[in-house]
Amino acid sequence: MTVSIMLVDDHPIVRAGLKAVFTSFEDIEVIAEASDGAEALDVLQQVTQNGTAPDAVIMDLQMKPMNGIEACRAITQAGGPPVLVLTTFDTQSDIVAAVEAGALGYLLKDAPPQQVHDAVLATAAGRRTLSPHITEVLLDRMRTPAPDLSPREIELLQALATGATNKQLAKQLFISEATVKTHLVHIYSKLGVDNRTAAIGVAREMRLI
Amino acid sequence: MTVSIMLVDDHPIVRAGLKAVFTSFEDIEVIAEASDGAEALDVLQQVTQNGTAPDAVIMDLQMKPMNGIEACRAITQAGGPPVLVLTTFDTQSDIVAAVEAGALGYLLKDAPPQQVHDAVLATAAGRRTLSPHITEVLLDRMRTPAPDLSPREIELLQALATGATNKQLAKQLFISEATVKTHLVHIYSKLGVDNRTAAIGVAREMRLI
DNA sequence: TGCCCTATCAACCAAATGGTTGATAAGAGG
DNA sequence: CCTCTTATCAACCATTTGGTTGATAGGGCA
Repeated sequence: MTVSIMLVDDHPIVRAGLKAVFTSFEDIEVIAEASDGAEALDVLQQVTQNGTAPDAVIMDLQMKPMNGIEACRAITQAGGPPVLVLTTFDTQSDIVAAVEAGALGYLLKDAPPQQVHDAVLATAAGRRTLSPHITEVLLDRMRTPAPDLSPREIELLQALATGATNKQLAKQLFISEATVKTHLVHIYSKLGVDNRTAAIGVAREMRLI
Repeated sequence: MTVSIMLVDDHPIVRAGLKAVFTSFEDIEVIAEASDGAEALDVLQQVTQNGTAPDAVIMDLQMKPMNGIEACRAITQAGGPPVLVLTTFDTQSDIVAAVEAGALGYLLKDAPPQQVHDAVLATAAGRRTLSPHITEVLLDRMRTPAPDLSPREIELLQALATGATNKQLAKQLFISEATVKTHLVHIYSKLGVDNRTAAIGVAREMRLI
């Protein structure tokens, strides 16, 4: 019995690569494709109405106009097939966002074909698959407590990233310089850094801004 | 007559995809593969000694331990086959670095198969190929009064973006704090800003880092 | 040869930033 | 009711950063 899947990736080359890999294994069949999240939802609805819904969806993250996270959330909430995220990005925020959006598995694109094959079968069967590296990142996150910045702190961080001085931040946010400094101290301690530049770097990496 | 090429990419899936694409066109044949720059140089030397040197090399950039830029430079300087860079990254610094390293063409991985095919033939024939988007980025760079930072200044900027203090920058770059400050002042004036945070913002926007 | 650019370092001063303590007030939650 | 979080502000001090001036040295170019 073969497993039928749908590919969602904005790179034709990657889609061709996955198809080539699956063809060589012979127990996985690609029955649908899409090049972004919105198209994925359309196509999925069509094939589902035809009675040929895929057993799993392989989803990239970085796509325009609708990215993989949003598409994954939509599919999962609609009770669609299980989603295996296959991407190049391994930042904490990407991984966590994908898991929270309901992704069943998360694999990196540098994975060897055999591993991709196994992960697809696992996903179709409803089993979770996280590559070792991904698992490590998730454990790291649990070890270190969540960033959990307040809305006001995020606002300040956004303005901070534009290169504003404390005085300018005070004006922009209609507060005193003293308050700006207080917020900054809180942000630093929450992000585990000790200056504004590092804060921006960490915030960017965590996709907080 | 078929064109013979070598693939250098750390993702097995992408290599499979490229092979699948070229198989369908039938006038391009993949005769060698490597998964990073160092391996690429090894393999290239082997096949060249066998008298079966490829007509072109397709090279990814982000690879460990030796990246595509260094490999490209080595191949070009040794009078090897022409290199077509095929990558996901479109920052000014990547593009300029690749061109300076002697790459004949620069294509993004989201290019349609036909475009990849044409670019490979062009590269093998010694013609330059830049995808429209890449050309635009290069023109942008020429249009805007060239930030024109020195290599050392770029290096410093990269380290700066991680949130390092002047003292840490000095250690990382093996120079004194005084020198760090001198570089920073130059960077600020070239980018038209007056503090490190703004410098990073502008540099990011200009895709210098 | 002389000039400019890059890269390096030093000393000095003013301004910005970071760190601390302490305070007020509103709202959420046990 | 009490506590915690968030948001606001003040004063103080140490450290960092920014700005300036000046100096040395090598490479490239006219």
